[in-house]
Amino acid sequence: MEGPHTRAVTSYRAGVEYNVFARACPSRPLLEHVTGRWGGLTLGALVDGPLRFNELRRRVDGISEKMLSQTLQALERDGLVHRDAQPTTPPRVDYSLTPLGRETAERLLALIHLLMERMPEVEAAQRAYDAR
Amino acid sequence: MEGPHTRAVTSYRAGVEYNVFARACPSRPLLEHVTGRWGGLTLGALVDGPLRFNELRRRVDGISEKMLSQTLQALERDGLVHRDAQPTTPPRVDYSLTPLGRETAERLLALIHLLMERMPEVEAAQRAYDAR
DNA sequence: CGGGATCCCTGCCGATACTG
DNA sequence: CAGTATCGGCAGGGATCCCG
Repeated sequence: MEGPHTRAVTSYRAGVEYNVFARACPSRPLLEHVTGRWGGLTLGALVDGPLRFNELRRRVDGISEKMLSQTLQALERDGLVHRDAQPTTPPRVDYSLTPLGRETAERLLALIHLLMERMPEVEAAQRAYDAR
Repeated sequence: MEGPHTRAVTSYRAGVEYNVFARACPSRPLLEHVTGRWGGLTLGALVDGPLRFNELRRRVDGISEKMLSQTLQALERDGLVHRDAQPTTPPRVDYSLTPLGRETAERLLALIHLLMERMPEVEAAQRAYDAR
């Protein structure tokens, strides 16, 4: 665990060093919420502004009601998503990003954008690998 | 599917629009390799320089031989990791990042670094959520 | 519309054993 | 050392039903 970059993924708090590479690091669950199968896409879908439950569901193609619900709950608990429920009939619930959620989504989109741009390069690498 | 940010996660190639939010987008598997449970940590571990199989295994705490092997194969096929095998006895294999792998790892570390820094904020949000 | 509860199954992943 | 092969569990997640 040395070098300038690995130091960049550790941080001190109350005298305890947190290290993402360690199995027991408390940031692991958060990282999994953000980078998990649906977390990133859900955050990304909210970057353009608040959305309601079923709007979100249509944007994130392929997600089930249950998984969207679970994903949103986890992200809300982590303080990345704000949930605004109005007790009307029919109920109306708006989901939006918190400031931290927005910063997270932006870095995530920077990653996604890079991968999208380089897909031709990736597909070429895959063909070369498979040809062997 | 509108707005400046969603446009940022689509790209054109050969007249076809790729959209990460779509279930069938060919970049989904790539995204899952990179942001999956072990992909990101493996890429992150290689940022400081080449590592051998068991060095990598010790760095990425908790990964099994099987998962490290599978993860490296997927990342190699995607063109993010370079594998250099020397046919000596005992065998020596070095893993390193390709240029694209390095760019990817840097954006990933930017995300991880943000989350690490803000862990106190996240933990406070979790306590507030659980208190309800 | 916005979810919660339940059922069920797939496939992810860990453990173990073996090879060159 | 650097892996591959095989087995099995159990939990992630999809489908469905239901309610306010």
